[in-house]
Amino acid sequence: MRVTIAEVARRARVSKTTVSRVLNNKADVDAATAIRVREVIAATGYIPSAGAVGLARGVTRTVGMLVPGLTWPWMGEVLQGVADVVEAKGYGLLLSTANRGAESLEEFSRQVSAKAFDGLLLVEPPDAVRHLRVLHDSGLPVVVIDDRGRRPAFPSVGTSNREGGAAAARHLLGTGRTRLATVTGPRDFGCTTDRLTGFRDVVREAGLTLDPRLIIEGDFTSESGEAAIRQLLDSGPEFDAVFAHNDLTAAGVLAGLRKAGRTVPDDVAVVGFDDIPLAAHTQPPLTTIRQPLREMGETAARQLLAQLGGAPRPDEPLIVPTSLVVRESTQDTVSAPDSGTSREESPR
Amino acid sequence: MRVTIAEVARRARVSKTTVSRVLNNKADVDAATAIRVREVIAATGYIPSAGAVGLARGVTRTVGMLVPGLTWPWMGEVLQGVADVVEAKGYGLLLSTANRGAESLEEFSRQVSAKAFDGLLLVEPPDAVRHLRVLHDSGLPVVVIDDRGRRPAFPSVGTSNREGGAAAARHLLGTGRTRLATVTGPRDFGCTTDRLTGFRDVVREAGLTLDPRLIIEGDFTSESGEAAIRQLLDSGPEFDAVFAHNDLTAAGVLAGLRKAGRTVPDDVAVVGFDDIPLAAHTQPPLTTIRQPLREMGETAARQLLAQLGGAPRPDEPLIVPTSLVVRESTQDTVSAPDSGTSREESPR
DNA sequence: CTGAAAGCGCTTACAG
DNA sequence: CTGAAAGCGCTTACAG
Repeated sequence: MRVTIAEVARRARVSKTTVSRVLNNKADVDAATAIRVREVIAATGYIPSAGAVGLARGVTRTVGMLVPGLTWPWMGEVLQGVADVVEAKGYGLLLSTANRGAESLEEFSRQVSAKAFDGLLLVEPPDAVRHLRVLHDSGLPVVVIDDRGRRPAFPSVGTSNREGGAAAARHLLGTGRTRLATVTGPRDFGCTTDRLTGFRDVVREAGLTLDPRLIIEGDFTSESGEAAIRQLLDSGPEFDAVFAHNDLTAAGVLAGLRKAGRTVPDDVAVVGFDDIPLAAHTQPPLTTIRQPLREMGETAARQLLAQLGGAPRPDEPLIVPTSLVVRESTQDTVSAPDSGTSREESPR
Repeated sequence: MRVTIAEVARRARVSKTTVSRVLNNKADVDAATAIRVREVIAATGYIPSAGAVGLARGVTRTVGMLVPGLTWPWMGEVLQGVADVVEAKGYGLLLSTANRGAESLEEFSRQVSAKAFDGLLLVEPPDAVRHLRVLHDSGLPVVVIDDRGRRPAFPSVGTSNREGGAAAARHLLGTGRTRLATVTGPRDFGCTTDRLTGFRDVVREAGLTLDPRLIIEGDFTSESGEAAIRQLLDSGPEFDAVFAHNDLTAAGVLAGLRKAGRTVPDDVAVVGFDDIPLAAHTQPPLTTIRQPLREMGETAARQLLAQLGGAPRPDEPLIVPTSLVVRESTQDTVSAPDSGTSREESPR
């Protein structure tokens, strides 16, 4: 049925060894022989069996990718970035989900042990820490795409969370706001700390202080954003701007302000983080700190493939910078450029 | 380094054959022997090499999935549905993208020929028709997840586009609207035809007619929605409701109406299609026809695995029904239930 | 420049 | 109940 290397060898009247040689572009093959073999390959449409090649060579030319879930609004961009470079290099992408908790991690560990792939991309390791040891011990090359900004034991790629927070503050101060509120992500996330630190530093440099009563902990859901606004409006001090640590939260902030009769950006300016598709469609459209998700995916994949090629592991996280995307939630339409959206790169 | 079946056999003082037998739970193994082998397996942490098993058995326990792109707002749900059932059955998921056009399709065809997976899930085959022949000829089991509603040559799963359109019309008529406008998807998409047909049928049954001047062709982008509204407002007849063929278009419709000073839902009611995450965050939140993306992914994966298990191919497309999700874009908040969102299954 | 043979790590008749 | 041997489809020393 399926044409094998043996069949090609037979038809070309050479040995399998020779076919293998032309397949892999080794030198030391007579030109005429090579041509003959290639003709047979073309005529039969022969493609080497990935499994057999893998077994013989000890590699699979496949990279695994473990993600906490596929329905997160920013996952698509990361995946696309990864897929682009992985495919360009002729590698396969084996995707796994960790959304059934321990069970899926165990299942996944089996795949690792079964040597189903050569290297691994990890997105935001949930509580996989224990399982990660197995990976490390097995010598599997790993790169983590770390939304949380922690510094893990593996090579990682992240974004400039701190600088992103700083850019949000600079922008808000630049539009004349002075009483800045923040709805953070979960406290124990590294990215929350970083975004808050960058934000606070800029505010301080401007000679202002961040009122602690205006810093509310959220959980990255829009509900937490809306709840934060209710709380602030009920019992907090006045504020004229809100920095939400992600766009979903910012959407909740917008909803909360609207229900309370505050207008955006006139009464309150709002800045989000991420720049998910939603951000352009909120009312008003959301100014946000763009997280370069696709580039992060690309960078991680490139780094992993480099390691597979023998490159050394970097000992510092790879940082892909954020950028500020200005929309109407922080400034009036009339003062904005014709497109209604402008984008400026973060310094450095 | 890596522990192999030979090593396990040696330690358990049996042949590789016997180890293989207990691995695969064959009968005819002495109980005591089996226990001994299992102990060695547990002690060594032995996991059979996926590649070797695949080569010997001729199957990979991996399914391929080819998608047009990963950044579409609804792709995550489909992927998650697929991943859930595929992983539960112990299969791997090899993901490929077709967003580099012919090049990626060729690369993909190689994977097919290389027998890198046992079966294939296809999302919305772009213009892969020609390449599909290769798949068919190779006897590879294929299931297509067909957003376009065409009836392809392969087993497929789709949604009830026609009934979805009908539900939109029923809902709009039920809220007292009579001059219904539509912004469709591209004309040559099967789903566009189906959604329009279902919509029109209900309108006719109600004794009304669909004014052809109120049917604008869009292209599933929010820009096309906004442009359609401009056109309608400029030169079209009056209307009090808009059915957009997807949520992105509906978001554009909302923006267009807002800019023109029309209020939603008071002046105009708006219904979308899909129920992507965005839909709950537009202003006002969008009533929409929910497409059961996750269930579609699950259904497709289940069907494919069934075929791998020898089940016959269904000759009719598998249909997962839409449902109506009512939010504020078609009715006043005050008349809505406390949640602000209600959902009703489509009849049948 | 070329080929026979061993090996990658399993499974599966076949024989006992 | 168990094992030796062949086979899956390649690659890679090794020898010529």
